[in-house]
Amino acid sequence: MLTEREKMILKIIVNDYTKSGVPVGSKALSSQLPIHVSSATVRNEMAFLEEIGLITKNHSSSGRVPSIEGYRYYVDNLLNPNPIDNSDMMMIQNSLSGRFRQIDEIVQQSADILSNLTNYTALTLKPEQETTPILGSFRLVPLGNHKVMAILITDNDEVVNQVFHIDGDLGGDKLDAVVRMINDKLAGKPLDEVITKLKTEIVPEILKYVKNPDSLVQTLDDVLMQASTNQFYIGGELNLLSFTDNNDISYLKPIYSLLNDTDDAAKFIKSSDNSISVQIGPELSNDLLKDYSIITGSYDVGPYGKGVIAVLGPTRMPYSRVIGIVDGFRNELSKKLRNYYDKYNQ
Amino acid sequence: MLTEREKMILKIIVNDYTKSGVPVGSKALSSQLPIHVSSATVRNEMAFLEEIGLITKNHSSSGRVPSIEGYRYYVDNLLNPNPIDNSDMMMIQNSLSGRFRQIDEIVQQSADILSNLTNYTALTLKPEQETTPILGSFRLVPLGNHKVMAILITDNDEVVNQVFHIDGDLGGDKLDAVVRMINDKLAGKPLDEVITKLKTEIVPEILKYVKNPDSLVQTLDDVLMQASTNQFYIGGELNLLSFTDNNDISYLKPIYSLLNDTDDAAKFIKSSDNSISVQIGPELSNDLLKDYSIITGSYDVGPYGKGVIAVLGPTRMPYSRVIGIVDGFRNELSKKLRNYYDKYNQ
DNA sequence: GTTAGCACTTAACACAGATGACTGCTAAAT
DNA sequence: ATTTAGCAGTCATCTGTGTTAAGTGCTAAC
Repeated sequence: MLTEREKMILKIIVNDYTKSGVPVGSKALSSQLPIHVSSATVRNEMAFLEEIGLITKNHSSSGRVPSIEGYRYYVDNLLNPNPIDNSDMMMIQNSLSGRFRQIDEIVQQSADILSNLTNYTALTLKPEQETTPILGSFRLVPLGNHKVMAILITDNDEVVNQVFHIDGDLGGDKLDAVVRMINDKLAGKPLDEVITKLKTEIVPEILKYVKNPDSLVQTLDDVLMQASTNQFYIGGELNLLSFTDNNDISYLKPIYSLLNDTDDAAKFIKSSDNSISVQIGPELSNDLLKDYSIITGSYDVGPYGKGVIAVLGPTRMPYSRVIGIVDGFRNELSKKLRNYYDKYNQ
Repeated sequence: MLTEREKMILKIIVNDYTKSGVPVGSKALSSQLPIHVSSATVRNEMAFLEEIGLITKNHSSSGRVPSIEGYRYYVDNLLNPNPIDNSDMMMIQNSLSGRFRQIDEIVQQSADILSNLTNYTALTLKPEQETTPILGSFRLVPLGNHKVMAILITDNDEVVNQVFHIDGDLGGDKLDAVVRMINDKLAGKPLDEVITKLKTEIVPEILKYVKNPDSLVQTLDDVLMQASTNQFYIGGELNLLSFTDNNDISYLKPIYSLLNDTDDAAKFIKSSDNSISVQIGPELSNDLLKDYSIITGSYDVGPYGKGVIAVLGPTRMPYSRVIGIVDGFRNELSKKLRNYYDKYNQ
């Protein structure tokens, strides 16, 4: 347990360092303390904080820098989140007030706004129910010229479609029969179950109607996969440049591909509980991200599930400011999406 | 008109400089010349080449560097394109041999391959006919729960779709009536004409069937716009980093947004004639690109139109190598796409 | 027309102090 | 038992200087 004065000192070190990026020394620190103590006293305290591992220094005569443990302590105990700026809030509301054609557009746009506000990289994940989505229905729409569009609708109102080509002539009535068969067998079932049943139960049935079902089956599989993997979006990828010390492309490329891999990236931002969570450097269990922190916040769209927004920045980021922004944003986004769903889905 | 020796010297300067990035001096140059002359002679020739503006130097005692005019002369008169590497060709054929769901995927993948081969940034444009595409037909598919999908099919087999929401209850028969009306009036007409007629002729008609047609009309407009703007793809955006001297983010950001603006970027790569064209630095009529060159090559898919592939690199890029790659690639891509169309559209 | 030779220019590099912002420690003051 | 002043020591950063190497232009001889 730290004394009040030690806490104050740690807090100032983190605040200063995240703002300026310059290691903070005893003299500058003592002048910022609300109580009057000499720099020598501060030095003694700093020696103690270093001993218990909350701060370190780069070389023997440099100022102090928070360690990972120091950031953690700060985030858990010392930080009071700045409420979001009024102008930032205006900007959010403004950007979210346009006409959107689908949920995806809102979530994607959110990533862009969030990265603009923070000047970091932002990740956003669509709302999802806790349980796997359920197949609403399938459609097959003949488009002429051997083309058919497969459409899949889930119970949480996601629509996925894909066009495929079919050999030979396939009348609309035959397609209808296939659709009826599939819906009879699969509608109302969770998607993961549908995926497995597709191969075991459906393929043999399809063979009764269609001679060469490869492209049809492959398409069904594609849309199912698409509907059941969680879509997420990135905004401000370029900002990585500005806060990565090592401006070397060979260092950045793997990070970019990490971010662009749906499964990998979702892992980092999914584990968020109900509100805001902060993961710092090595806590992220990926060596590439050891100098980065991720702040995630979940947003709640009631019966339509929960989504996640996240900011990826350097470990030395102004946590209270960013947390304030993420918190303000997730509330606003919840509101916006509830509205959106309510408007169209009752 | 340059003498043969002057041409040789200019050629070596360009070759050397594009390879090494280091200004080339008289001594190194003389040792590379096939005829034996001393460095002093080379210096005299270089002074002349500088006088007529084909080369410059960075400071009074540095080696020579090609000027924009020098590159232009080289590209027009001196360059003999390297035929594409066998291994590169293998890599292209390999990457294009997978299963693709649509043309767009192939064109997108092409941008990635091309950027990998060159280590520069690649842009690709879908094949397009010379004339504006013609509206094949419209569909409106009710998906239940107030959702309707609008589908547009053009004569060059492009399919565009979008889901929208509709207030109140709209029976399938009413939708069918709207669709029939639209197709009667507009099918077979070029898209630009369709776009203007939509507002003048169609909206009043729609009002007969639908009370609140806003979202429907807006959606029709959206899909029409989407079908008539040329889609293009970018590969290897990150590579910009590695060949931009000024590694400053404030310098790169506008270039990225330039590239991501469909209209702007398409302008640079569309003007290509039948084969390969090279645009160097200031010739690109955009100050942001004054240190870059673009090599475009068009590919031909017979009756389905022509597309463009392009490589964006630094003005000092190894033109003969890149031109060889672009040329090899466009041939391969033509073949692949002809196959693709033939297979599905007869 | 070509070449050798020479004086001159410049970027790049390395090295040596000087500077300044720190720290840790000690001994005196509170 | 804290707190403080004072001081020696450390280290990154900056500045100035000399050196090197590559390259040029010019001139006079070939």
